[in-house]
Amino acid sequence: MVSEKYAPKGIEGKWQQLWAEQNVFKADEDSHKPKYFCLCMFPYPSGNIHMGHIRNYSIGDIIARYKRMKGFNVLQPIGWDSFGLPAENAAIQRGVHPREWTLQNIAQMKVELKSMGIGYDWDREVTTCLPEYYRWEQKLFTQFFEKDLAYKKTGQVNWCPKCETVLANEQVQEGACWRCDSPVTVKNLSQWYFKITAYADQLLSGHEQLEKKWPQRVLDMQKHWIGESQGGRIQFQIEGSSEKVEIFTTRPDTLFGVTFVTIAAAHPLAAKLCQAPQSIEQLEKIKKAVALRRPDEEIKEKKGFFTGSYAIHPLTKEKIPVWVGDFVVMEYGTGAVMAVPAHDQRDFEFATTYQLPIKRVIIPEGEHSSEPLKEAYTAPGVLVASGIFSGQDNELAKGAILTELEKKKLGVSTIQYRLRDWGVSRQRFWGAPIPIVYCKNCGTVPVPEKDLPVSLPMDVIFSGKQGNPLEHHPTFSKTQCPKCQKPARRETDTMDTFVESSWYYARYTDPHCSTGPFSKAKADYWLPVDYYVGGVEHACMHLLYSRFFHKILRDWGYLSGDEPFARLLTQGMVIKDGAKMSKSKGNVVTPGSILDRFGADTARLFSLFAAPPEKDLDWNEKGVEGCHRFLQRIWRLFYQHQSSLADPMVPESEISFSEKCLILRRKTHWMIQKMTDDIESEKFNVAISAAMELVNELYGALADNEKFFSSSEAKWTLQEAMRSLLLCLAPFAPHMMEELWHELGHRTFVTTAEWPKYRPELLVESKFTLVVQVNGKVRDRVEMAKGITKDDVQKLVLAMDKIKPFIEGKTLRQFIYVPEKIANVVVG
RNA sequence: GCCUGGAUGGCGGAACUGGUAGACGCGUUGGACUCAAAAUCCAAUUCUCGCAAGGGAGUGAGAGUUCGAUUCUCUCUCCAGGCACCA
Repeated sequence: MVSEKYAPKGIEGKWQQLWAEQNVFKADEDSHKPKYFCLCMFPYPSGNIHMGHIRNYSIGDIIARYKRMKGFNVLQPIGWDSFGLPAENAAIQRGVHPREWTLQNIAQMKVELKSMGIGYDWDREVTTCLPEYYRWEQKLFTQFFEKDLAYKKTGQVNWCPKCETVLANEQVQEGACWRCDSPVTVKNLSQWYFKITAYADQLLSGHEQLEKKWPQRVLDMQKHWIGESQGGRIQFQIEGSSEKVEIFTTRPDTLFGVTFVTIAAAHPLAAKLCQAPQSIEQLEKIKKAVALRRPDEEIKEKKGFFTGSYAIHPLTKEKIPVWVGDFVVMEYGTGAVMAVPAHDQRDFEFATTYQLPIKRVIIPEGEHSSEPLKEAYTAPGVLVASGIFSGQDNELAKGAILTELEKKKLGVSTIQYRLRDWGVSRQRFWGAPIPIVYCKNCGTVPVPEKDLPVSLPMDVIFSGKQGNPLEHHPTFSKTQCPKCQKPARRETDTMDTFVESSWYYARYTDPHCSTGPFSKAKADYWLPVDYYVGGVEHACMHLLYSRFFHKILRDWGYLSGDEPFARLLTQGMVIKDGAKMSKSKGNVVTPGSILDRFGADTARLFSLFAAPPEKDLDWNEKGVEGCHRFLQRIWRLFYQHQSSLADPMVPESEISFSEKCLILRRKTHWMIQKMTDDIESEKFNVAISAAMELVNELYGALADNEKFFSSSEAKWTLQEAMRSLLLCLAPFAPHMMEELWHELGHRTFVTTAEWPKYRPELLVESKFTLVVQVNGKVRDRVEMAKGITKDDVQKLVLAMDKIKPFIEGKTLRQFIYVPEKIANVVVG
């Protein structure tokens, strides 16, 4: 017997326990069913589950549960992205070791997460801060090193001179240190990089198979982030020196219009050319200004100075002055550009400011203009004053000029990417140690696999000052060279936390593997991830790094396939009162309070109903109540008709259904169709509304006649409706549906039941409503029999009482009929 | 600044390939039940003019294409996410 009141508390715990006892969510590889790997981006264990998590994991669980009911062998794992800054901050502030703080948070969040009833295979839990995980990451790092895909170069970091420590961008607030408020400076440090640019072309071409399966906006963002430009690298000899300057240009066709060369202040050549005290001063000024702004920020007034040196034009051999300019950045191309003021707006502005010559080499076809330019001419045209290339179309000249330069070994045709190599060094404690040893004799030596993991020590002092605590640890950095056994220094930098999240999805396929990151057989069975859910803020970094890792792991034989995530859903944020939930705004709603008051089913239902998944969701208490009410309405319907629902069903063929029951049955099958389609197309909010409509319809039948469901045909109709409703809502509110399913007499889980099928023949209607318009404005609606011809419709429409006044005395110009939808009378 | 999205009633949102704008939920109003309240059930609810019948306007703003535009094109405004050391 069902209790009168819907009391989620008792129900939810009970079913969660039963699911766990019977291993409902345990995934294994020896199933005859097709596999389905459903994954949500794993959480950072900050301490508490927040509404964003609830939403993320509810979305993932809908898919996982739906696919299970559709007959798939589903894997849905969970883990912890548990290295990172907050743990280290907690260590500084509270004197607790980051490991302890993190593991405590995990334990707490696990309890909260479990109370949501998400169908995780908890046996596959992965925690990235534990040595059994990061030892394999360290192994991969040594492979990056050996295959020349990890290298060291100088990189810039934010530096607080007072704390003597490196600051993350987040820790720099308006140019000052977040802890001591001192002005932040830029410091050059030797850092480790992964050569992601070597895979730039594959990361771009891989988009082909993600088309239509990933949101277009994510593909667009990645495409621009990678930023492919076709062009050439051209060498300019420095006059009276053996030095050369190599420039990158997308406009080799304008080579004859070069009137100066501009190099970045950070370019190695700049320091060499600027020896005079005055030049050095100017150079330092520009360096500082460039370091403090974003690379692509527009500069109102471009600044620069002449270095005093000249370059030799590769084809004309003219003398070209070399300038330093603040609009040239070292991060892109070669850090040097050939300036063509006549055909590039930035160069034009610079030339105007410093009164440098402007030489026009492209004119529109058929023109002979010699008027001075008011702005750069960037449209297509024909080359002039360009030696043997004069008269050529400028697009064709691009290739021709590069070919000429290639012949003379002064240039080469290339593709330049905006994407930069991935800096993975962090001067922090709470990360996976980079497994490298520096030996005076042997140089840079990777730690051999037998010595891995390089573990983080427990006896560490966190002062928040003087940089990475690992550097000051008494023994960590003191080691022996793995090659010559002589005393050597261990690398104290740790890895960017994005490295852990770049391969965790693959670890889930074999989470306890102790002979490698994972076994190939298991990875090949489960990968790719069929459905990946997470925030859109990861579009360019995490999602690009993971794709890079996947291709690396493929090339090294760890797994097969080109892409890690076959389908992607980027969900929006949870906001409250129009703003992101945050402690400082005081608008945080904790999941705990919602679970206490309404239960997990309501929380899950609301987070899917209130907004489409990809949009931001405004948390609204009243809306939560509405969803709770909806569940109560189902419960009450069930409670009030328990005896009817318990009656054994006679075969459908023995019943003749009244018109009213047929309408209800149509609604039931309409709901199944609608929910199936809407879940497939990720419109969960609309799917839920279909279930609400069916419930409304059932209540409507009772409003006309309290005893409506007492006839045998109506009982049959109600049973069909309720059974369908429980099945369709099982992924959304699994605990309650499980309870009612059990009450219907089932002794197996609704969670593992088969997803219902709708019957198309029950959806067919004989009539339709025709919308009648005059000149595109709706004037009337009328019921018509299906299959009516256009001529018959026209006759009927023109004779309609509400239509006549609008067409009287006017000429019929057109009669448009969209079958079974609309008729538009066009008069004039 | 650059890249990428978004904007629909009082609110969250719906609308198939260009074809009834506002499904569903919240809120509000009215009714039923009740001694009363809560809960529940039913009904109405884009704005505006009108006693009504009915008319007019309407999907961020402005233009355009079309018999017909929330949907397609152009221009603009505002908001959000990302910008490489938050994850």
